[in-house]
Amino acid sequence: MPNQHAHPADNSIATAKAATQQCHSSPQVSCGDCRLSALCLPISLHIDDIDKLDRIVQRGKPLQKGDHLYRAGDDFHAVYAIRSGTVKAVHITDDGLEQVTGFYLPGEIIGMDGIARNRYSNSAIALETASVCEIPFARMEELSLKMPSLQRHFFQLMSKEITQDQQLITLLSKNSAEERIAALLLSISSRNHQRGLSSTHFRLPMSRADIGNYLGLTVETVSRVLSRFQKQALICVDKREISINDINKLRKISNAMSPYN
Amino acid sequence: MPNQHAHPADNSIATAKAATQQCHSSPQVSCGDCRLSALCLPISLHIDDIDKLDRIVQRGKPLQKGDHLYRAGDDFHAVYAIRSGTVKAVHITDDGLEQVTGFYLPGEIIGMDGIARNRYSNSAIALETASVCEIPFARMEELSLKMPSLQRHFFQLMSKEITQDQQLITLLSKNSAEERIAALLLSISSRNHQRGLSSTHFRLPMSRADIGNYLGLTVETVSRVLSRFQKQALICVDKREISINDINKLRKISNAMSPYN
DNA sequence: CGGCGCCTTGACTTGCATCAAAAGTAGTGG
DNA sequence: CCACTACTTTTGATGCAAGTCAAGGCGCCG
Repeated sequence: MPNQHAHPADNSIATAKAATQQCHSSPQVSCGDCRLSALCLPISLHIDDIDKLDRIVQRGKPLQKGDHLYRAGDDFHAVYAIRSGTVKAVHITDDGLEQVTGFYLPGEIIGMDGIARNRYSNSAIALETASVCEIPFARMEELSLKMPSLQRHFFQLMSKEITQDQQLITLLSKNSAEERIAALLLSISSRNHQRGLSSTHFRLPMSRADIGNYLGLTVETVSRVLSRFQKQALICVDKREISINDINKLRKISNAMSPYN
Repeated sequence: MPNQHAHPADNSIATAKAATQQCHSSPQVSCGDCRLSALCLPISLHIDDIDKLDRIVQRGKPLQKGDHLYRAGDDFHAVYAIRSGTVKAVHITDDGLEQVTGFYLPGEIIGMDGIARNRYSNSAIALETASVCEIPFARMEELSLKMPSLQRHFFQLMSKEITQDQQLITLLSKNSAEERIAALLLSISSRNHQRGLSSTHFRLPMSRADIGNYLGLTVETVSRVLSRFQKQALICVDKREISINDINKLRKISNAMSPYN
């Protein structure tokens, strides 16, 4: 059993120092104009409705690497759409270990675990400079009562989170180290692709330790498997830069996780 | 890596043969009078609202052991409240293996994975004679637009499913066989307790194979661990009957999964 | 009675964790 | 710009928990 203790960079929530140099979209852009709206908004939303939604969203909260977006146990009041950068969700176990339960890329929504108990059950930590849009949940709920497509969208987002978690469960309980890592690489690849980025060349936003933690493996195993993949010429690894050379073979190895996400 | 192939008892959806002999609550009882309403309904629901909800719920669908409630890939149209008996949710992987992603006891809701893609991503299979209430989702959605507390309740149910899945993820990726099995026993114990049943003596509704599948272990390991627990006088095992003798030591072993559920 | 699931137990194997050490990278400050 | 510290990643050697293979027991039903 891995034994990776938590050493959170204990900075508190980001000050208003700008993260804009890395942020492609201006922090002022409205939901209607956001490049990512196709991912985080219901497609069917009428233009007037987008305006209404726009008015409740707090745009452009900047985070530095290691900053907490929220902490497990904090009162729940909002979910967050990632605008740029990457955020990880970690569950803290009773005995103080961290379990990474997900990585959230631009266009994805984090924080829905908090709804059940009105308090976040995970902590969310930026893996790199990031900015997020805060969506106050109470106001979102109200708005949902008037906008059926928004309500439906939220139900769908949450359901998607459930199916993703269940895929991870399957991965953890049935698959070998190689299969897990292949699946993660493919997942990142296809999520990049969805946002119009390269699906074959990208930079991993997370450390080997985070990958291992997420996949239930040790750092050493992650490193060894990546080396092995490289030796087989499936991928090229240069620190955190990854090039996928033989995506089909990688798919065959992973043997899991559906083509989308 | 375990390699448990699927041999589903391939009966189709239950015919109207009564399951009532095992079903404590009469199939005709309304939501307002149901013993389980505290578990599956929002507490704050006004009596008139319960009536409205009551009108859309299809009560008492009976299932025999091995029957499918729905199958992965079926069009999604409803979620189901378990009324009596036990149902498992299984995810079928690309290579045809089953992964059990949850066990659903009376008062719990199954089927929310289907919302995301408008099609069930899991199959639901009765582990014993069971009856369920069907909640047509489209009508539930409509009703939610008029009843804020119902909308909220559904958000909470889904969020709860998310946090539970994340606990399972943690269990699978960080815990030993003994820890996993202790956690499952405690989970069942406390869910029984919530419904007013004994928390120390109960019958496991699922086979060793299902337990192993759910927890990412082989049948042999499940059996060995249960024997070991019995030798240490933590529990008594007689086939599927379980008595918990030392719940505190069991908690110390499990080292995970919060006291509730 | 005989056959079929389900469960248990034992002997052996193996994939990944653990332990250890060193090389590579990044950040800080003199 | 280099020296110093601290972290991340890689690689190797070794051990163990859980998987695999195999055999036998128990309960159930036709």
